[in-house]
Amino acid sequence: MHKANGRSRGTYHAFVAIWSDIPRPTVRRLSLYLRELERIAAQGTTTTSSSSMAQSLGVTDVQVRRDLGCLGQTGKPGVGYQVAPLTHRIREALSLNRSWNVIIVGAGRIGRALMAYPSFAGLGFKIVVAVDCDASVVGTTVAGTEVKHLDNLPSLVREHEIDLAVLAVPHDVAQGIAEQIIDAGIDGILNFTPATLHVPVPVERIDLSRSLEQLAFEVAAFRNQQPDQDVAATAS
Amino acid sequence: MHKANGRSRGTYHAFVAIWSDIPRPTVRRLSLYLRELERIAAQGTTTTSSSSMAQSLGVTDVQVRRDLGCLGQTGKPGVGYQVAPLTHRIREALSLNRSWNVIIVGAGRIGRALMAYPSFAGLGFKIVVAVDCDASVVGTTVAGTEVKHLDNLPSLVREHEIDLAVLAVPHDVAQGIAEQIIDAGIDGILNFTPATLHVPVPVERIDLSRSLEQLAFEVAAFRNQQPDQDVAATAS
DNA sequence: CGGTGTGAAATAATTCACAGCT
DNA sequence: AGCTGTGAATTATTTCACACCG
Repeated sequence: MHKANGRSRGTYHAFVAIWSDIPRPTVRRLSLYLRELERIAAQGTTTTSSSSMAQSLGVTDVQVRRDLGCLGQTGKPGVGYQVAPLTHRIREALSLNRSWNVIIVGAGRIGRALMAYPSFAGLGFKIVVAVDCDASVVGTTVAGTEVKHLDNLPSLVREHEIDLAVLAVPHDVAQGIAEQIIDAGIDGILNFTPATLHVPVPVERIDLSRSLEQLAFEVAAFRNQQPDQDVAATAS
Repeated sequence: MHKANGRSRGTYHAFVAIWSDIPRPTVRRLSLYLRELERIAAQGTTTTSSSSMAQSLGVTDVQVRRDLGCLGQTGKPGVGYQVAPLTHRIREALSLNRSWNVIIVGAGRIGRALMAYPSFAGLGFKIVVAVDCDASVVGTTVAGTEVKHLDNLPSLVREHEIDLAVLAVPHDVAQGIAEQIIDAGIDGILNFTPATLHVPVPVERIDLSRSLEQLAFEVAAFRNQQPDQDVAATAS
């Protein structure tokens, strides 16, 4: 297999050395910080502190400072963090300071729900088009996005400069379709199927059954821990 | 706080003391093992090995053995693992050897997609009912599951002995509705909203935007790492 | 051999403790 | 006072290396 996609990655202004230095758990939390910052910015707040954010997000203040420390100095002792520049800095670190074009592969119930999902647009993700191979959905339009036939994948990807694919197909065809996606030139997959994909690009997984199983485990453990007492867990 | 738990490890038959002893990352992988075991069982395979599973799931064989070791000895040197008893053992450890009743809270696009999601039933999760407060969906039926009004939450939970809730409501009402859910007696929440819930029960989060952001980060890092060479990552 | 299970070492992530800025 | 940033210690997780079993 070769990389079919010769997209030139020219001309970056700066920030490049950052990438290899952010621990995975930190990256996961950066998204949370971003959301919290946007929430308080919407309320007109212009400054915040590590402890305030920590409180809202259920982590420790040291952790917030450590994580933000990975992005370079941004806070002022005695004052805290400026919301606007910090927001910008996090978006930059997560590569959200650009637009990512997304294709939905598989327009079943989940695929169609995602096509209409409101929150993506504001975050730099643009759902450009969807594909399916079921004749009964090809040609329909969901929330302004058209469903094309799977066969058009390569030309659609080229034409719309699509970066990411959301894979929402039956799990027994997931690997095969994932390979088609890669060949078409896509650089990352958000995998909604329970299949483990063997592909040479980053894959992020959303596995509903697995999350439920995880939850079941935690609930069982929780029940065992606190056999009968009232819930009064708010005090730290 | 003191270590409140003086459980003497004397008398239990087996499982019971397990709970506190399984590392979080291991629990997450147990679901994967389970799925792989069920996959190969469906093909008639009755025995497997740590390296075979590792290969399929993209982890290391040592890790598989370590993880399975948490469940007590189950493998035989030179042979491997018996699929059936191992499957049973994992289901037991994850508390999947019982049925979990689930309510869908919020019958918007995502909620309705989940009501029809096929894979839950086989795993011990039963979607019993859904609720919403939008008059236009209350009273409808999706995939055999009825949508009731949110106000009926407490009686529904009691009546159907519901354990878990899937929260798929607009994020600005998420915290409030989560509290209603808890008051109604639910013991765990699968949170599809971007909100961080402050509740005294286990919460598992599925955050679409966050997963996309994570993916974007990885793709950007990946592109930077391998500017132009061919992908040949399959060789170990 | 081809496997498992597991101490011991290595690596990763979190928390503590405190120096220093405003 | 109130808050950030960070070495050092602690804790969690993964990997190595090898004993041992069929």
